[in-house]
Amino acid sequence: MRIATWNVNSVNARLTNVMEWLADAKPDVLGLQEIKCPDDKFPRLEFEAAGWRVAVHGQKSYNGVAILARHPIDNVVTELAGDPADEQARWIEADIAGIRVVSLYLPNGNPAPGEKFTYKLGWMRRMIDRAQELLAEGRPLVLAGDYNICPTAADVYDPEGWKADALCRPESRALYRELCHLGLTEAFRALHPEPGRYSFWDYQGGAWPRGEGLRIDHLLLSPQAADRLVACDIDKAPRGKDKASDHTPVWVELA
Amino acid sequence: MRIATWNVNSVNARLTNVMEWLADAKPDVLGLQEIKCPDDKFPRLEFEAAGWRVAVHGQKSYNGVAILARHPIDNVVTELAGDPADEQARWIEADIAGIRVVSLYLPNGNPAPGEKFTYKLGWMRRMIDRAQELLAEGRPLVLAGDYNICPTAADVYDPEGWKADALCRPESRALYRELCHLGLTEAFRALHPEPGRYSFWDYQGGAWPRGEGLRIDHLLLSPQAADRLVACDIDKAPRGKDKASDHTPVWVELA
DNA sequence: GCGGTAGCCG
DNA sequence: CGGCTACCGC
Repeated sequence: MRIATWNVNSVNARLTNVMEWLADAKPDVLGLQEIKCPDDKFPRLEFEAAGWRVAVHGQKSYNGVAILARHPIDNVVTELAGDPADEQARWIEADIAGIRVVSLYLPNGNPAPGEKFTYKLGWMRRMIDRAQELLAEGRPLVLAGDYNICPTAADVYDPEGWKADALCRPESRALYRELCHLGLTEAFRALHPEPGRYSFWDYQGGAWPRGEGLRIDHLLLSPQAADRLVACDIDKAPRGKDKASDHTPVWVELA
Repeated sequence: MRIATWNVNSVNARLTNVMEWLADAKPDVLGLQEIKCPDDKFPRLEFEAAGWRVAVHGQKSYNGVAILARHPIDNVVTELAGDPADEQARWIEADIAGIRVVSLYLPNGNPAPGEKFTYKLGWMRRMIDRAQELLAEGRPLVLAGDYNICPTAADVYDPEGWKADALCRPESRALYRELCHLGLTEAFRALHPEPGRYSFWDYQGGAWPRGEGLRIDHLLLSPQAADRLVACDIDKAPRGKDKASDHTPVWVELA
């Protein structure tokens, strides 16, 4: 069972790249983030024609998450509880082949401090609450997405330069650790101790050719999922293609 | 000596298509219209690297004309006399291999009647004056460009539907005939009596797949050029390519 | 830099 | 519909 996550930075602009990657990498599930379209503009028919089940929580222009799966998708939840005023489409959960899968797009939070950083921290607090509920169910759970957090200095090409950024600030990292300490295992780091492995390279300033990346896309596993973890990796190939997203897919293999 | 004209609808958006057509069709001269960029944004180096001499009269966002040539380009004139207040870049003339070549972008004139239609008719009056001067020189002259005029009903897919349009109105056609009657030969019609041959198909409403076109791109020849006319045609191929301009090239072969 | 948006234009 | 101008977000 292979579950992947990819911030595609517009699913419509990236449709060819996503289709190619699905055909090559053959995941069972792909969580998408930043689809940047409302539900009715999501290329559902194209994915369904290629054999994918689709669950979408879209929004015009910004944000938007979705799940593609080879297996049926059940019990879809498209809101992160805790703030009825929150209009941003950043969360979708569903049951797929006995696993609770979440595709999430955690707020960026810049500039920090500020209103957006406050929103980020509040959103993380709500996520912690929801993760606790889901963990209490005792089932396999995979929280996959763009966390907009570099967990440690090993996940940033220039830790000094980035230490004031909302992706690296101690408040962000502390809440991320609090989340993990609920009993979640971050799959990539559990299997790969080496620093300098990234999942995002900014479009600006030639970050990709310079190798200046960040590791902000993660898969967090409940104990019942972590017990089945056999592999996890970052597939850098899509970032080097034409018309690439600024993020590249990360995937886990569960036995 | 092959001289062509092409409204490219942004030379930068069309660079690949233009380069391909130059390599395939091998004209000696190409007049471009609607380059939609100021001189310093014109892809001069790319054309020069491919062996082309370049003369440009650009403008930000709208209009803009240019001439590419295999031979040296001399005595460039970039204004159409008669209205010092006219800021629109629609005219460029130059000597190339003994021929006076003009690349022109005649105003569209819609909606008619109105300010824009008045500007169109005034511009045509100025063009007639300049053509008379150039004809008086007694040299080969080629006035190539987007005339935004369908000379007759044979040049419109739906003459009834278009009769009130600035491209077909009697005032536009009368001034066009006045221009021709100075002693200019419209090359395509001189060699091709058949109706239904077009050089433009609107992006909107699927005009290209429906075959709903207009013939508005013309090459007018002085007697000294017309005497050398051996062929003229419309090359529809570029209109069918990916990222096509809404116009397609028209060319003449002079002995 | 590269996505999205809107309005202007032909 | 597909260029352009702009701005917004990351």
